[in-house]
Amino acid sequence: MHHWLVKTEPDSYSIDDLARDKVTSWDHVRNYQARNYLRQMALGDQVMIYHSSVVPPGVVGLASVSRAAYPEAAQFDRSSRYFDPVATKENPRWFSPDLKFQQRFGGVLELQALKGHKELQEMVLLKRGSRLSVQPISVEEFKIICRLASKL
DNA sequence: GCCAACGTTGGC
DNA sequence: GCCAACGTTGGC
Repeated sequence: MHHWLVKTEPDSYSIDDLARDKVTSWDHVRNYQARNYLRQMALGDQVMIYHSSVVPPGVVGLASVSRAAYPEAAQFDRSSRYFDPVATKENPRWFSPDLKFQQRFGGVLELQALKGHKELQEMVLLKRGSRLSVQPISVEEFKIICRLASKL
């Protein structure tokens, strides 16, 4: 089993939206490296949900992969801002897995708190200039973050 | 709103 | 294949 962290802007889609929907297709990702990670997600993988572009930014809860990545719908939809003229049904370019809500933390485990943690310094999230919206995290990092979150 | 960092595009 | 220009991300 692998562990991941995905970013979302809560104004667009928040952990509360996920809690309401129970399951959602993690779509609209338009970055090749992030897409490649989405395609690596396997059933049952654990996913941390991170709220970005908000004050304070931070990890807000957990989800799990309930369906491995499949061709994303918006790339074929002419009316969508995520329409991709190059993508075809035979040769789709973008993929999304289904994520299932697991839990919302008691608060926001703030980016600032993660930065202060020695064992988390290797996280992609904390790397200088990192903008990747889908990232692998180690099982150790996952456990530490869960432990910190349990104190919120 | 600013801006550093990064990714993509497209002319050559 | 280079690289300048442009667009986006995301913390602050």
